[in-house]
Amino acid sequence: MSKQKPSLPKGTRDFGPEQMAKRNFILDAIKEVFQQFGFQPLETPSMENLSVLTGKYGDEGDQLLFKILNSGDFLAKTSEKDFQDGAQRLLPKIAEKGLRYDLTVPFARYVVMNQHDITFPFRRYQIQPVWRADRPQKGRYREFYQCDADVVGTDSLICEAEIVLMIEQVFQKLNIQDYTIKINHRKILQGIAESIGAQGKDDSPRDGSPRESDLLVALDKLDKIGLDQVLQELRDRGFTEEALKKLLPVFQLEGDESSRLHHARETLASSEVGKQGISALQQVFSLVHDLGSSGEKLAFDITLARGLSYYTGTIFEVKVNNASMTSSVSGGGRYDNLTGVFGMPGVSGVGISFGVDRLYDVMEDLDLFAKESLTTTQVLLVNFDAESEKHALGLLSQLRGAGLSAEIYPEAAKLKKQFAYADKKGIPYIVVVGAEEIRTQQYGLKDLKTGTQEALPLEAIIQRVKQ
RNA sequence: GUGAUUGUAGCUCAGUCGGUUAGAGCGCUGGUUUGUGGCACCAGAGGUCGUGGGUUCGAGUCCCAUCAUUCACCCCA
Repeated sequence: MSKQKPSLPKGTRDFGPEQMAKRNFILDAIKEVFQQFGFQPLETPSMENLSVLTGKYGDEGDQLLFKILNSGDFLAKTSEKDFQDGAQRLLPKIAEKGLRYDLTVPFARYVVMNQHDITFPFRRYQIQPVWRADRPQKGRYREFYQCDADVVGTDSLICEAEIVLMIEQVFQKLNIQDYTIKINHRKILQGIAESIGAQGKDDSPRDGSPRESDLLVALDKLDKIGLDQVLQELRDRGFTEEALKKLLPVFQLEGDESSRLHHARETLASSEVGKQGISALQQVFSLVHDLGSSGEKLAFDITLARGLSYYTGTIFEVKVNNASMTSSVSGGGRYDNLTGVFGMPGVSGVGISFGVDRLYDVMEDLDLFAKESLTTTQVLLVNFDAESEKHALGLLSQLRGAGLSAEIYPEAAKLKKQFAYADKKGIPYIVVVGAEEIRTQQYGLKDLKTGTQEALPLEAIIQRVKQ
């Protein structure tokens, strides 16, 4: 007899029937839109070889990977020396697999492994859980679902524009109205970095001069900590006052989207990459309009950076404005060379990822779920005694045969209990099958909502429940 | 990894200055009704006060440790 209390690993959750109904509502909306835009489903294993996962998400990301201990004697290949060398060195000898961290890298692996069978441009969507070993907090879980749609094998900006359309349509289906699709371009950020002298490449050794990533990390916090603190952080990271002065106009863009893009172009006039980025965004805006969207949710945000290092072109992030949750519910962007690390260069891709769990939290917060989304049994057959049960079983299969979802109370419990069961489970109709009903073939159909009950033959009951 | 926060019934929580038998609401079980749910009324079950140590005549309450939780930072969906 163990008296231990059961518990769940940190950052994981159960989803009961009620939550599943709501989650499926979100999932179905996303899936429908993905399919409508011609994306095809893909699933990959929960675990990948660590060689596939490590090094793709930066140092921080590697730390957040869940590693899977080798089966059997996982110490078999280790020596005393390995332990002394520390965790870093020991790890590859005791773990060769890990849980997937996102869906994009496994997708890249899939593309490379199946490159000869895939017809490009390839559109796939993928809805599966991913795992991250960071500390859970509001809107952050260790196991959560991502819903990704990516197009690989083309660098057409139509794909970017379609992503905007898909976001709009998903949010429309979910009835989320007050949201913003922030958009920016990595080349714009690169242009800014160049013009203020943050030339250091992220993979080059630190030499004291500020890197592009230093700029991005600080810039990304603007709406969170404000301009002054961003500038301070940049100073701390080694930017000169002169550089900050050059940066200032970037924060002072005004007007509508097209005039802000225009101003940004002037500010970045000295940078060729910067201008390329601006042009790309201008085209995306134009294509969004061509696709029939007003683009009113789309906002050019020059401070949007996004962490994942593999983005190289357009980047997106979606936030719901009137929700208590401030973190993004969706994000994505273009990556030029994701498959390059797996030996397949020159494949450009662009993708979007919806965070179902955060969408769920936001919708719960804004009370956007329909009241009666719970799917349940339509008819409960009451169980009186052996004779009633035998007869009711026949009725049960006829009800099911007629396309209704029906169940019989599995034991001859007190009627009070059986009715309370139906009530709690939200079953709208009860059919009472007692001796009298069996004799007359007229069964008592009770509508639990109105409380009325009438004697009807089976055919009539089926009609009534079906309405 | 850093800084806070909270652990009391199945759930949400109260518990005063340390005081003798630890409470409420909801839920659960039974009854008012042996062929009828919700509503109402009545009754009942349910606690090692996270765990371990300490202070004290006396600890749910104070101190230390530990585990867990939640939130924030970092980073991210």
